Amino acid sequence: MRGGGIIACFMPSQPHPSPQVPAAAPRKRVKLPLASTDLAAIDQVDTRYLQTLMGYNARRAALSIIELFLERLAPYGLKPVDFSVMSTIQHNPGVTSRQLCATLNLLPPNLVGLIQSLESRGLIERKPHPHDGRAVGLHATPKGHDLMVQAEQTATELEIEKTAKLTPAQRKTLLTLLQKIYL
Amino acid sequence: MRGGGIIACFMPSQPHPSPQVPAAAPRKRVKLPLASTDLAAIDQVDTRYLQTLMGYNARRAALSIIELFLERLAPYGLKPVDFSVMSTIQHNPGVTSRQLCATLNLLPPNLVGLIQSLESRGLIERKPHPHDGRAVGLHATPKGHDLMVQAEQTATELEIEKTAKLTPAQRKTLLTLLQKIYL
DNA sequence: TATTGTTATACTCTATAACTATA
DNA sequence: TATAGTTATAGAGTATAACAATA
Repeated sequence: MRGGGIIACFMPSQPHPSPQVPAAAPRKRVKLPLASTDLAAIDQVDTRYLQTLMGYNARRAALSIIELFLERLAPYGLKPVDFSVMSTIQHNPGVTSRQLCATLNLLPPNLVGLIQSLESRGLIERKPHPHDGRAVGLHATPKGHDLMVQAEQTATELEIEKTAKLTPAQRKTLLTLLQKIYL
Repeated sequence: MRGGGIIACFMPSQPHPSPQVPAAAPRKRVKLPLASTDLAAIDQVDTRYLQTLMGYNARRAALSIIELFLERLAPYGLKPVDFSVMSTIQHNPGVTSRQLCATLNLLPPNLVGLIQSLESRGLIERKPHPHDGRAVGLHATPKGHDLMVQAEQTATELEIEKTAKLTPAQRKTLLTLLQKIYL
């Protein structure tokens, strides 16, 4: 099988204070003095092991951003997948469904409805492919183009907000290091 | 509403070569010389804009790791959520469902079946909470403990494999920077 | 024969409302 | 009244098989 989108997750969490992660993290678990049996109450939950996992941290960070993304992009009627597809079409006029699937790791059946929706909203047009009768080239309409100019700006702004604790240099480093994992 | 798990995504993609991201990325889009109309074929899909988004990169990296995680942890019968829950119970004996939900950002109704499954597999035990009759403390059984020792080692190994292009220092930097986003 | 796009469908994950029992 | 845990269920996301049209 081709690798479609994977959903499973390490689970993100709610907003925490912001401990600056000292060299030696303080013991977080507190046991009440009870009998010898392991019947105790947990005060703070210790997640230090999970925090050593890149998958856990990457997902938590991604979901933290996506949470705000959903909120800010809702006025455009775009969820992350719609946004990624529209953006890719915008920057690659004439791109085919097959290419979108390969690039964004979507499965063809799942892209069909998405494309139809974008088309019925007048955001994209389907034109015949120059030299492949099977394929269809996707193009952003002027309306779709204008929407994406706004949407991309909103997305970029939101991301800068979410990465406010990072210096520009750290932000660039982070992007580069993440790409070393998946590219 | 409380913030439950968020699924929406920027969509990951298939394994790519590994361009070392030069200072000025080369133009990737190629248009065939056709009429003045925008009817052209795309050779390489340009994803440079999406790659400037932290959410996109973080999610792509996370899914790249999770893909291998699913494969390697399948023998243990653990998916990422199960793993996170078991690991948190393992490191926090007596933790309650409510605490798990808050920590891992799960919604209570979705945790119920998961806990029941782990219990029926003999991996965890439910004991009365020391001073709250409503709550139930969760504890790993010896069987669950042993399973998680193995599972965590497998997970750690897999992660090292997936981050092989990073130096240990870069890996640590990446973890720290990601935590600056979601903590 | 292989590929593009599509249909139909099953499966998993996530979210919402409402209930119980304890506090 | 508020909280921990539960039930039932709806909704979104993802995956698989099979088909028609074109290469």
